[in-house]
Amino acid sequence: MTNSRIVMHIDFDYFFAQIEEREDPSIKDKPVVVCVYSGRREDSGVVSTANYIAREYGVKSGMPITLAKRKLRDVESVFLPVNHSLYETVSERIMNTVRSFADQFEQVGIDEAFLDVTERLNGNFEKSAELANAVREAIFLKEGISCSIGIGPNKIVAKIAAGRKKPNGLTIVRPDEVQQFLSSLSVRELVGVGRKTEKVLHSLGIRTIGDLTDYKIENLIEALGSSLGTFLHNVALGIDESPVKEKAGVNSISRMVTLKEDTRDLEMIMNQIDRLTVDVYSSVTEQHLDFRSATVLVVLSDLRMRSRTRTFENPIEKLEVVQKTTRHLLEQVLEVESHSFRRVGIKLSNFLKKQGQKRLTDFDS
DNA sequence: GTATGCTTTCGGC
DNA sequence: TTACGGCCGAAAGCATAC
Repeated sequence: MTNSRIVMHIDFDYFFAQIEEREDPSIKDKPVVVCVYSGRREDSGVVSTANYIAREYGVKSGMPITLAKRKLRDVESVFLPVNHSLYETVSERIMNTVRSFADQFEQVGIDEAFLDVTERLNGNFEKSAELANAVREAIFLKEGISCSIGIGPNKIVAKIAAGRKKPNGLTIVRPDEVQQFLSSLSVRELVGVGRKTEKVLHSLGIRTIGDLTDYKIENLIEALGSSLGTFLHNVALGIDESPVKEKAGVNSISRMVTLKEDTRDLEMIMNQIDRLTVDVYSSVTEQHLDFRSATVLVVLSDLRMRSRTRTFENPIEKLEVVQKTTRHLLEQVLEVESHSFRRVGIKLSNFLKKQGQKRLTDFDS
């Protein structure tokens, strides 16, 4: 018995493609590639997910559909368009099953979740494998979907563990194994370490999480600031106190489309922007959210991305105000950018916090 | 100088 | 040889407040 938490991370295997296999089992022994078709021309678009047979041929998420077809040209394979509403429905049902196994539950995206199971295991790590297998069995019996599970004393370790053995894997990292487990991993594996932070760490001779343990916390803070420096120092020691907690709600809602062809024609683009604005505005309104910010997103002909945001002091209420704002933001992007536009999108964000939440501006100087 | 929040870009799925 | 979505939160960079 220890006083350590027991945290589980669940990751549904090749989720979209696995659901398609379940819908039509006759495709299971072939490569299955789930695609987002942009509609621009036949086969333009990218791969969303592929099953493991397709992955053996080098097919990966984010790859152009045409390239995936080339890799699979010699083998009978199945290309399907994404059916997002189906995946949402299945995800919701699985999440409800998973939630019933947790003291605390936190969904991450459509196919991942954290469970704090400390209490129901009385803090006994040795019983965690049994519980993990019970969860996997419940999901498989109810929904026919396999998943991979990682277990550790905190979220960071559980998440990394879940990625070690896939598909249908289980990886348990006991408290006394944490530092050994983390030490050889790249610092890049950690949430909080992006490209720039990785570069700073490399300049200090730090490449792995193990390398971090040789560094004094003061030096990490000096190089990276107190927040990130303290975080990394703790992680290297296997410490992560972030709780498993249901998220309050989304931070933003956005819609994006690929234009029929690259263009800088204001009216042509405005047409799409207006449609997207109505669409995203109704979605936000249906969810009874108040928002203060509107953003225009643009992908240029060379696939670089640009955006412009306007934030109001008070919630935006009228659709006409959003439309006027997004039109203006679009004109701004057109002005500063000479390339033509390939895709455009709208994002609404800065949702108002519900009453009773701690105020962010409580100074005591 | 450091903390905080906003804007823009990056990157995972 | 090229090829190329849609959504989200995280990361990075900057401005401002203390």
